[in-house]
Amino acid sequence: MSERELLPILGQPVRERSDAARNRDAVMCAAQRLVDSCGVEAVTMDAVAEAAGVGKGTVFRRFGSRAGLMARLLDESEAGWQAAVISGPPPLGPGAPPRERLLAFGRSRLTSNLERSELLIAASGADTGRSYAAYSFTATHVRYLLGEIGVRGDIALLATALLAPLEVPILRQQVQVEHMQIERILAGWEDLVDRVLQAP
Amino acid sequence: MSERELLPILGQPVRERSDAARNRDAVMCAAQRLVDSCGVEAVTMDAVAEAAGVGKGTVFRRFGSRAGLMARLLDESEAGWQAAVISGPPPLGPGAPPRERLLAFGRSRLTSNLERSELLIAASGADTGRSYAAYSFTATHVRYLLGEIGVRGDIALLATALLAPLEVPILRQQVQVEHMQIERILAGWEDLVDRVLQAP
DNA sequence: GCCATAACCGGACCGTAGTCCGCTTTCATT
DNA sequence: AATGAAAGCGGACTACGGTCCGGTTATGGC
Repeated sequence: MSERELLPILGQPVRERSDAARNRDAVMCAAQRLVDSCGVEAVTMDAVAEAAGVGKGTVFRRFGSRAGLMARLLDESEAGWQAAVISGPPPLGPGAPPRERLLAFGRSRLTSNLERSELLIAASGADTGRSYAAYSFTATHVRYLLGEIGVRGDIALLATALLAPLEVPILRQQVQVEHMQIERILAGWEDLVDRVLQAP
Repeated sequence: MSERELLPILGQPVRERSDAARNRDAVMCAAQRLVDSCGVEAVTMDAVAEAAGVGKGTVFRRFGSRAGLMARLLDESEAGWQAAVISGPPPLGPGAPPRERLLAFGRSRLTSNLERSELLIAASGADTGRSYAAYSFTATHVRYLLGEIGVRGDIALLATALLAPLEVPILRQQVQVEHMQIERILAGWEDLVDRVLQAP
């Protein structure tokens, strides 16, 4: 929550003003508190502003939109997950064979997407590019693993084919409407990986 | 637009009142006209109500929400597409071998999803179950084709794996952000089908 | 320490989705 | 045709996301 926002202007980074930083932290903390206590859906921007002790305009200036604010909250937990992928223990982190890492990735992504599904939905449509950054990381990682495994074909599209069934709307459909068990969905995804990996 | 809504109550269908039917048609026609002339995003519920010559409350009573109204508009074109799948000429319709039908299905679904992406996005979240009906049809059809082909495995999950990359948010990401060509996406999907079909 | 300036703040304001309730219309029954 | 009541109607009302602009404050240069 204490990250400094740097705006590169003609190569000269400009430090965020101190009052702006203070307000940003206050807003993020207040938003997190409200989300924890009331649930994502029930949190209004007016409530966040009041809880943070700032004006509504300040919240919108810093985060652009409700989706943008939620995306920022998401980043907090996303960062930890990304760290686990980049430098955590195997099989999710480096050290295990790429196929094992891919399977661990799917398992982890599926459960974490389901856990944070409300926040992910609320954050979708954030045009600030933050939300896209999170997706971009997973796509890059899966492409890298597919490359390491030596899969033939259009790597970018195969990565999308593996990531698409892990998207929140699809998981919610399976779990809440079709009442599928998580274990079954996971087994299906691993089966999909097997089919994608075996070259013709 | 002249469909009669039947509410089965204890087995006794109740006919929709004539003024309700008239207003429903007026609202659907007005909404379609506004969408055609202004684009989906610019259409407000107030504008629809005024163009239809009814009160706002009437629109919300009949369609539940903006998403519900858009889902109904979608149903109009969806019906034609479903008819083509069920009884149209091969390879999309019956008569061709199931693998050919599946490939034709993907091609058709991909292009139609992209064409109607604005309406699909506006209709998503319609809890009226109408939107789910459209998804359910495609899932059932793909499961049927996979069964005909004789694929081994969890048919329901394999169908989801094939349908997920055709969802609008993913296609938009590929086309608008990553600037992929439609032809490339389509080729990737057909490659995915090949990998899924070949049993180990 | 003082000043100029650019960034920031805040709350009044707007547009739109969705709700509510008293009034009206339809229609089955007689 | 008269009637009772259920279904429908409509527009005023609320809640929330998002914008705007006059006033305020931090900051870097002197």
